[in-house]
Amino acid sequence: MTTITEVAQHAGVSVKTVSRVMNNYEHISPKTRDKVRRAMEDLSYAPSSIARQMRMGDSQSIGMLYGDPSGGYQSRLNHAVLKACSDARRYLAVELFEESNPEWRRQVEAFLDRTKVQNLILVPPMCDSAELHMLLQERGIRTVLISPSRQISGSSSIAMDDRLAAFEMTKYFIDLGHNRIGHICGHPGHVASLLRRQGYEEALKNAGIDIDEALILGAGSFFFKDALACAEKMLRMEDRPTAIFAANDEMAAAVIMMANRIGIQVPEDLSVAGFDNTAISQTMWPELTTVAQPFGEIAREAVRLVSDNVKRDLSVSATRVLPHEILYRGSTGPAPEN
Amino acid sequence: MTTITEVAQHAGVSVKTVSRVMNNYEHISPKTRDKVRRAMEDLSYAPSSIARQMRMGDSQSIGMLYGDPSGGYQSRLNHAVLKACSDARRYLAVELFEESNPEWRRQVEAFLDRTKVQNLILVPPMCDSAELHMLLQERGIRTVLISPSRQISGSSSIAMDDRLAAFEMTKYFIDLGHNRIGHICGHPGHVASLLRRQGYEEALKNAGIDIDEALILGAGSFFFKDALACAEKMLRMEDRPTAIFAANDEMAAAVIMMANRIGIQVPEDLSVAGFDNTAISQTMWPELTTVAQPFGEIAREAVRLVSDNVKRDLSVSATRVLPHEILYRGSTGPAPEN
DNA sequence: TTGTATGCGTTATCAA
DNA sequence: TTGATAACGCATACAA
Repeated sequence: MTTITEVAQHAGVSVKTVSRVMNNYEHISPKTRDKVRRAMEDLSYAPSSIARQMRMGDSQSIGMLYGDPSGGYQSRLNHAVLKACSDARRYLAVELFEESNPEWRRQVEAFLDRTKVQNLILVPPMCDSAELHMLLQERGIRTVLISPSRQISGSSSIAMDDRLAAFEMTKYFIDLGHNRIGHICGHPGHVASLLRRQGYEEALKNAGIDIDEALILGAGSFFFKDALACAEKMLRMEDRPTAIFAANDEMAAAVIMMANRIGIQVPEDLSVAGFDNTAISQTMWPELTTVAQPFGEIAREAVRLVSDNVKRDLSVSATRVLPHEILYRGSTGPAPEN
Repeated sequence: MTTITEVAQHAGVSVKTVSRVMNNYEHISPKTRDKVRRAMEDLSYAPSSIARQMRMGDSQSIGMLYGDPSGGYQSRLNHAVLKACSDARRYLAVELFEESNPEWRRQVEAFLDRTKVQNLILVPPMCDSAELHMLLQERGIRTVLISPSRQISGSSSIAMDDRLAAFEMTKYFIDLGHNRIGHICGHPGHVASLLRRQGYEEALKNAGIDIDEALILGAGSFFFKDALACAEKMLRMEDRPTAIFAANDEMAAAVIMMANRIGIQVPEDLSVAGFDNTAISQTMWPELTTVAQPFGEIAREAVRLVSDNVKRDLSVSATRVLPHEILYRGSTGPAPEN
């Protein structure tokens, strides 16, 4: 293993100078800088993060509080962040967080003490807990939020354009000839539910289709189980929709499952689309047309922002919106002739 | 933060003595030991793992190589290990591993260099790669294997009893009055497929039911997609089975999906059971009867074995078998009258 | 603009 | 059985 001392000797300078180059110090002559850079390359030098942490006192690890991993969204996001950290050569310390647990404060504090992380990535629904933010602010922990329901002053956040994606998906249905299009809303507490519904409604309005409140049902959550009842209700309607756009993949799966049970063919009699592109969208048949969350990009950006956080002015909070993609698969097709 | 020096002063001994007590040194008088222990308690001293790593050169982190996380099994296992490490206050460094990637050697070596981990947890299918084990052995990396297809000398392993679980599940079908019971096998390269099939066949023999080779189909993988064809073939048989036991949940999901499409009622006309208790088993309707892998216990045991590894004699390799549970849910019922 | 010397908290060497 | 002191690799106060 190469050390800073060896680099210094190889470059014919002092260790301090090497340190300066590594940390992008201001006052340094270009000549010395190049010399040092070359020496680092020659010796394929990599600074020891351990020693650095030792000296600096704080951990360089990134922390993440994550929720119930049984949901496909959490699961994909966790893996994406794990991979992004790995690629960025950063450690990730994770802790399961349940706000329903009355001990959560103590748990989070223990996590912080143990890991000494200064930077946290927060995903839904944790990123919307006011109490959690208070606690973190008290302790001076910086946070990066993924798809929060509202901005938190001092925290950067990353999101996709839920409204636009829902608009596009609905428009796709309309272009296929559908005009009775149902929507199953997700958890009312999360802004994504609202935005997706807005996108859906705007697309209808835009096409001159009247909004039929009977075709908009709220499951009260993002869960498969809760969506089953909505699906049954909608599919047993006298004049049932020819297409249903669910606010996430698990709920779309519930629609397909119910349609199959009732004997409605997908996509011949009914088109179904979801949102998120989680695992379940490909473990059904036909496969689900859905909106692909840019999980990889979101995670990479989060890690990048965490790294920037150190230098960033905390009074400013940036928000990045990342592009999504619509995946056209087998669960959608032209509206039935009638 | 309390340091070792403060503890030494408080106890009236040298730092080295405190260090000795912490690391359970042999030659130390019980009196001094107690004195130091008390001092550590009084000051609620916790040794700095950073400084320790700095001194020792190696990382205390546990490493894990994981495969394609889109499968429910990998996903659950990853989370379980993450949680177990967190509970045991150990860091986990993870890396995505794909043996199909021709660069995998370099990738693993880079991971090892970067993280300096000495202990690795290996899950299927990585735990069965002879080449990977060679590489790790060369570098002196100790491993703990989860559900490997074969033992590796010097590595501990943890597994559940696949054969027994499959036996029990099949017996459950028989007790429900089924006598035409189909089986969909998983990836032939993994021993779990074989064991599950053996358990299935033994239960049949045990009940005096002849084994009908036509009712045993191999999907060639553990994937939903590949199981669809098997399911269709089996369900379109003239004398189709009244129950199907699939070697994992995703394949069971394919059976249910296909049954619904064909118009076969589950569980009235057809009982279906899976294996693993992954997320998909509860995002279908009816919910899937399945074998619950003891993910949590497996992960905890793995972390425990990794911690023991340091002291363990590497010429001995232990294997732990952990108890499973069968979850009876809505997808199974009595055999149809007829 | 650059270099020297010191310390972060721990373990190891060697001597007592 | 114990203790003084040197390392581990890096960053910084201070000096030049």
